Amino acid sequence: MIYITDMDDHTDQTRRPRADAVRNRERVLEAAKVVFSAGGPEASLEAVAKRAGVGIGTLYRHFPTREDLFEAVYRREVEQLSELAEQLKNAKDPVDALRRWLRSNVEFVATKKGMSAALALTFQSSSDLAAFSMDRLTKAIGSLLDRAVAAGEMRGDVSPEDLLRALVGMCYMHDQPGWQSSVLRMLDVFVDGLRVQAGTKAKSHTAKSHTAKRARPAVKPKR
Amino acid sequence: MIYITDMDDHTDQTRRPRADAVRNRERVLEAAKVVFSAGGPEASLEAVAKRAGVGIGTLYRHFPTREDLFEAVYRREVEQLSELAEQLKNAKDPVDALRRWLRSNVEFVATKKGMSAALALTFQSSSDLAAFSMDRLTKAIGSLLDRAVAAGEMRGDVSPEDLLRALVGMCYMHDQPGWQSSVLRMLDVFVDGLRVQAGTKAKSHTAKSHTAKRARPAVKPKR
DNA sequence: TTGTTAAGCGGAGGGTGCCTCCGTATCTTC
DNA sequence: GAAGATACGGAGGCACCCTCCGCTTAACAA
Repeated sequence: MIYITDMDDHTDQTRRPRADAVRNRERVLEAAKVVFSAGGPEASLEAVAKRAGVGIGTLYRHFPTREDLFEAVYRREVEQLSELAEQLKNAKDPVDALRRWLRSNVEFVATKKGMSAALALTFQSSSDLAAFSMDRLTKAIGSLLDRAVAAGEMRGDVSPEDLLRALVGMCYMHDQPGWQSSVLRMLDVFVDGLRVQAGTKAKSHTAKSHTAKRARPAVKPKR
Repeated sequence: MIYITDMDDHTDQTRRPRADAVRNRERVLEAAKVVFSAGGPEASLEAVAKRAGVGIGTLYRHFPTREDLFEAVYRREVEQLSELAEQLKNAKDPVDALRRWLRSNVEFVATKKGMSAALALTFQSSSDLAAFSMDRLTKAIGSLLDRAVAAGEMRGDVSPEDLLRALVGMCYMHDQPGWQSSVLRMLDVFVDGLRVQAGTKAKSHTAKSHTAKRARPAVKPKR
């Protein structure tokens, strides 16, 4: 699925990377995703190597530490999230776009639930990874947030970083079945809190309680 | 500090627990708190035993699994949080009381930062512990939330569980210095979202309390 | 006090997983 | 096809996990 784009850059002095090395690296990543998803972060690395069909030495050459392996797996996930935002950038209603990104995120996390503990650990020990994913996701969420703020729909005193962390935190704290709906509800509350609090604009998006409450005609969005 | 209250119940057939056993258990718990705080959940149990001045066998008799030990340590913390709510129950302004509990919580977490990964892991594998702490903390936060709702200050469609998870999630996602102020800001947003959205009552609590007019440029965590 | 006995103590030791090291195999290049 | 670079695999040393059991000590009775 994922290929190094500049695979032919071996012209400048460096050899082309060996085919078996590329293949093995890929195999290990794939195996790691499965094993960690099932067994959590404590899962044996030897099990990963076995499932990948490579020797333990090979695994360690590609990913010298357990954290390196987590990181590599995680980086892929982040890319996907980032692309998601790109698509939503063109939606009409900016508040709704933001809300939808947040919601899609929850879904995304749901499919990776087994890895949550692993990620929590990794995040804590690798500030590099934190920086990378913060950067990617912050930009994603930031572009959505900006539009809503520019449209006068949301307050401007909350940073994308903050919003992101709140989101991720909410997702990863749950284990019970049904956690998703709980998070979705919290997100709605949160988005409500983010809206500009002038009486005219303050309408809630939350399901039943405030459905048809659109109060007065909106004021002109001030820049 | 903590003594079994019914220590004299040995009248009914059972012996009184041995003094050295009680003492050792206490020592292990104390040592575990320190070791885990410093070294995370991966820390060696042998290190804990050593620090406690007991044999490894003794540690395992009291806490058969690593998770049991985490649990025991964690249960104490929860008790403290629970008591905190008790004290706040009598404050005048209910919204403010809730807000203050949330904030105190952040502070509390701050002092236990090293254990966060351990707790995340434990929480995920021990549904017993999850149930216990959920129960305790839910009641704590619930009593505060109820008052605010009853006073007509807050919407009633958010459960204490939800609120709790959002709080904890926010806290445990951070590692950077300065995370506290970020969480505090998010909490304010959140509480704003919780308020009833009628025009008269809905005014932001954050606007003035934070010097940031536009927080984003300021919050630039640079490696 | 002293004796009896249940309860608790500690650490040796077998097992598992982590990670390194290096002889061997395979790929790239010419 | 040959040479040289690169990667492979798994044996082995180490650290930690956890159990097991002979020894110690505290609680209770007389």
